[in-house]
Amino acid sequence: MPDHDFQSKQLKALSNTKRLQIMEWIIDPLNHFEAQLDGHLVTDGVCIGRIVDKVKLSQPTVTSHMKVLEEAKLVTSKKIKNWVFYKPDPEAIKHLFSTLEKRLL
Amino acid sequence: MPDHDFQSKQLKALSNTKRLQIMEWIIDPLNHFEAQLDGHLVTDGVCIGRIVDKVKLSQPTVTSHMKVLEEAKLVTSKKIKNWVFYKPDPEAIKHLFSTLEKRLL
DNA sequence: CATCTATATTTAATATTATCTATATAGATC
DNA sequence: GATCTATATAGATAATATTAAATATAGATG
Repeated sequence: MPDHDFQSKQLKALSNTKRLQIMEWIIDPLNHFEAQLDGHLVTDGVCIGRIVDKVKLSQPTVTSHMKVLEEAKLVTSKKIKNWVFYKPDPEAIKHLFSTLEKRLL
Repeated sequence: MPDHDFQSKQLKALSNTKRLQIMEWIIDPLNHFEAQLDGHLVTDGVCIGRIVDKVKLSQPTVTSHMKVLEEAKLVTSKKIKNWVFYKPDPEAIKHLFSTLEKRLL
């Protein structure tokens, strides 16, 4: 995919209020989620079940939102036992912003 | 409209490849358009007709895209004689980026 | 191995977006 | 004032996005 199209895809991923909200939460997870028994909030990421509880959307809807964010490479996921944890990719986010600033400022 | 919703709206406006492309062009109009007889490219903005020619979409489609950008306050428009000129709002763009960086970095 | 729990997939309904064609309108110009 | 030009609006359609209910799957646990 051409770079410009991928940037649009990343912007589209961030342009939904629910997804932007989720990104904000998982970027600063200690201030938005209780500590987890399995999986460390910062090093492993936030369990999707906790996101479902917090964002108040059905589990399939959240799964689909997280897939959009993952396909935009803004988050990565890992599975531990039965759980799936999502963690932001700060480098990808920085790269997106710096590229956009070059294009638009 | 809550701030967060407005930021989503602005991101949505930028998340379409055609609109992002148009933004890039009108931000640096001297390098993307011929000088205009009426309306100065930089001080007045770019005539929507020139955008239609360049982006290769129908005139109503471009009108609708420009309206999306204008409602997101990323551009302003002015009418001179029969023509409508669109100019980016650099402060709004900077403000969007700096706010997003605060939320996501 | 039956069951429980967490997540994914399928299906379907609804809403929104992107696009064009056709038509209207508003200002110029002849 | 008839006509030409630039832009806007209306209407139609196809594609995409958002969401939930129902179901499936994979891995844990008793």
